[in-house]
Amino acid sequence: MLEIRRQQLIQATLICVEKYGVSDTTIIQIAQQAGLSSGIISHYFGGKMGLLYETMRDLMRELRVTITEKCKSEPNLTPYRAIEIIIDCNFDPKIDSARMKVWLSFWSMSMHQDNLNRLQIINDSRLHSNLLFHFKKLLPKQQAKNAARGLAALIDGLWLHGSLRCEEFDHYQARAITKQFLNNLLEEQ
Amino acid sequence: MLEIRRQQLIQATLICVEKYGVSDTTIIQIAQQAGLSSGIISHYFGGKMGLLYETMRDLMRELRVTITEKCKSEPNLTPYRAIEIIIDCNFDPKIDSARMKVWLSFWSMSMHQDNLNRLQIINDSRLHSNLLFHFKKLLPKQQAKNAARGLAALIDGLWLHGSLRCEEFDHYQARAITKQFLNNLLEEQ
Amino acid sequence: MLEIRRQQLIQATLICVEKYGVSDTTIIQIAQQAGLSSGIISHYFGGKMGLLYETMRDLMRELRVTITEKCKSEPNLTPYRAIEIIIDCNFDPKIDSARMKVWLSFWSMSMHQDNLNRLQIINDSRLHSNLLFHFKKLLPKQQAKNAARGLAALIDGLWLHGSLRCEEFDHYQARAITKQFLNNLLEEQ
Amino acid sequence: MLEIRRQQLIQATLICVEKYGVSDTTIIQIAQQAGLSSGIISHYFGGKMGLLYETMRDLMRELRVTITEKCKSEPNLTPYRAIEIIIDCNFDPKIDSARMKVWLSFWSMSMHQDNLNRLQIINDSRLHSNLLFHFKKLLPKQQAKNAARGLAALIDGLWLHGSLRCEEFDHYQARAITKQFLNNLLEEQ
DNA sequence: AATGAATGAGTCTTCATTCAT
DNA sequence: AATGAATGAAGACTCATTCAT
Repeated sequence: MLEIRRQQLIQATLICVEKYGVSDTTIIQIAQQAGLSSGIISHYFGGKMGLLYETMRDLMRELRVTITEKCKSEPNLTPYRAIEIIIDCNFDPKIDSARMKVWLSFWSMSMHQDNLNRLQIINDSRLHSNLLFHFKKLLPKQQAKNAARGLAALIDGLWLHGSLRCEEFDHYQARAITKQFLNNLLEEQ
Repeated sequence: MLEIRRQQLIQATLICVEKYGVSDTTIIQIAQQAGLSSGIISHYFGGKMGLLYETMRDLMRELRVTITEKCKSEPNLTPYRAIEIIIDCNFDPKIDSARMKVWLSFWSMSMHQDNLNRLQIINDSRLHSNLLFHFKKLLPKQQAKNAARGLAALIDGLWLHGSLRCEEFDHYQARAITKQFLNNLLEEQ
Repeated sequence: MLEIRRQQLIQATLICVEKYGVSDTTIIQIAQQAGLSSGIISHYFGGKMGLLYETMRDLMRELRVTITEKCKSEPNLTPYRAIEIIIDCNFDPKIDSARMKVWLSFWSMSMHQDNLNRLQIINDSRLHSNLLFHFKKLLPKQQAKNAARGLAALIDGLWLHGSLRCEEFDHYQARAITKQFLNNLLEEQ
Repeated sequence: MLEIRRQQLIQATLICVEKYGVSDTTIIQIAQQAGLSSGIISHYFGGKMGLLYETMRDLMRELRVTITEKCKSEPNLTPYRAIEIIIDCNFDPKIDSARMKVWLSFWSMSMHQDNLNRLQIINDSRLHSNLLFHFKKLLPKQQAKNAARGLAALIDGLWLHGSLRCEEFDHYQARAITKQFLNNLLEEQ
């Protein structure tokens, strides 16, 4: 039961946060969206913050798992291909701008909520060290550092801008821009 | 009096939003920070949202003015130099990460607040068309478009990541990464 | 539960409005009077105005039902008797001056509150057309109109004056005055 | 100066109370309407309540003076004619329904404001004893009492109903109804 | 004599949390 | 395991009053 309810409520949270923003979402809205009662949230998550925390964790895990599995599925993985997979997964067409709106809502919240901040930093570090690991095989150390920092920033920056504009997010333009950034970095050599 | 109070309250808002985040900032906190009473906010700004709106506008104007003045001060302004100025001003050491935290708080809020959203889009468009204008003189149209989109994203993405990490933001690394991105784009040719 | 709470809160509203007047009554006073918390009012009535609206509706319904039932209980109802019942019910000794104070408070408020105004007009029209219906059987049309208008005014005017004076309202004098008015109108013929 | 300002502010109060109702009228609105500053009200009237009190007094005096002067202007004043004058002045076409709205606003307020209540009662008593004085010359004591009570109620009741309906108040119908009431009372004999 | 900037107490409203069932 | 009624603390906003000029 626990796992079913957890998933129901996390899904409902994603929908509500996308619609109303994280601080204008009430637990009653979430409960209604999930077709459950409001009391259930405290029961399973100890409170609103607990639910938000778990939702954010879920969001992060989802992307991480997608990347990990894609990497595992390719037997002869070059560093270049690994980075390419990270880019492709970040701009996977199944990630809609709704999802990104939620992400940014949490991002903003995590600036002032210690527990979310920790989560964010762990996730960010993991992505960063992952990128750095691959770049180090392709570039000198200092250049690799900048490359990792820049690529991560470019990806999130594109989403940031995309989630603001009302138009549909252009996943392919985003991929093109990011890969060009990547290629240029490597061709410098 | 009006202008003095406006500035006092906007400054206080910046400080509070940086400390507590935009939705955890109360008008009483802002008033106390400004050394004034809470009623004054409705008196001068018509309400909390009015103050937030004007604060965001102020933040945007500040950057815009800095860029414009710097450009005007250079007589023989090449397209390349113009873009460089935009980068330098965006990563001006006098912009601290506090300022950027505020920016992101507003960014997040503007996803669900129509008036802030309009403001954000106007500002975003202005920067984008400015960049595009310069890039078009240096690159073919499609490449110029991607370049403008990418550069704007990279700048904000670097701030996004910087405002999350607790460490001091490294303005010079940010400039270096962004300028390398710029140079690589132009050297492609 | 809903119906119990509704009645509790409407009763409490009547008591508070009688004591303090409609615009000096706070929802905290009402809640305390009802032995409940203030939040409950928004929960059941959507806000203070919703509660006032329903209270006024209740007040009107009460009188209307009393009249209707009394009329139904009399098999051979002449027009004269019907009018007499309306008078008697309006000055029923169980209507105390407290009740009338509330009525007037709402009356005054309804001059500037559209929703209350609509309610008032509907109620007023209903009484007026009811009276007119009966008078038309007893008098020529123009006289019937004046009679209906006059009788309704006399009834409310007597309450108006009664609710201001501190002394106990004299229901029997009011009835006497009104019935004399009625009889005189009919004897003119 | 005092008298000029007093009149300015009382006039402004009448206009605002008619527009917004007595409890939704702010002193700033009144001051603006009078083209003066808000501080002036405390200066001349000691506060909002002081201004409301004086405005109500003014309203009452106005009617009283009109009646008194009209009576004085007629040399051979019969009791019947005196009562007729009271009716005519109460339904003088120069009294618009706006004026009556204000009257009722004050009436309602005076149910819970002791100083206004005293004022109201004094005024009411004065009218009542005036009517009674004349009726006693035309009717036996008990009938005279009822007549005075009834006539006063009918007048205010007609205004009460008139101020609620949106249509223009029909002064002539009101006079007709009231005079018929009067004549019927006297013809009973 | 007159202003109007500033105050802050008082109100309504919202909403996460609790808890009896 | 689940509900949802009820709470009450906290926030935004209003506005009569004050007071320095």
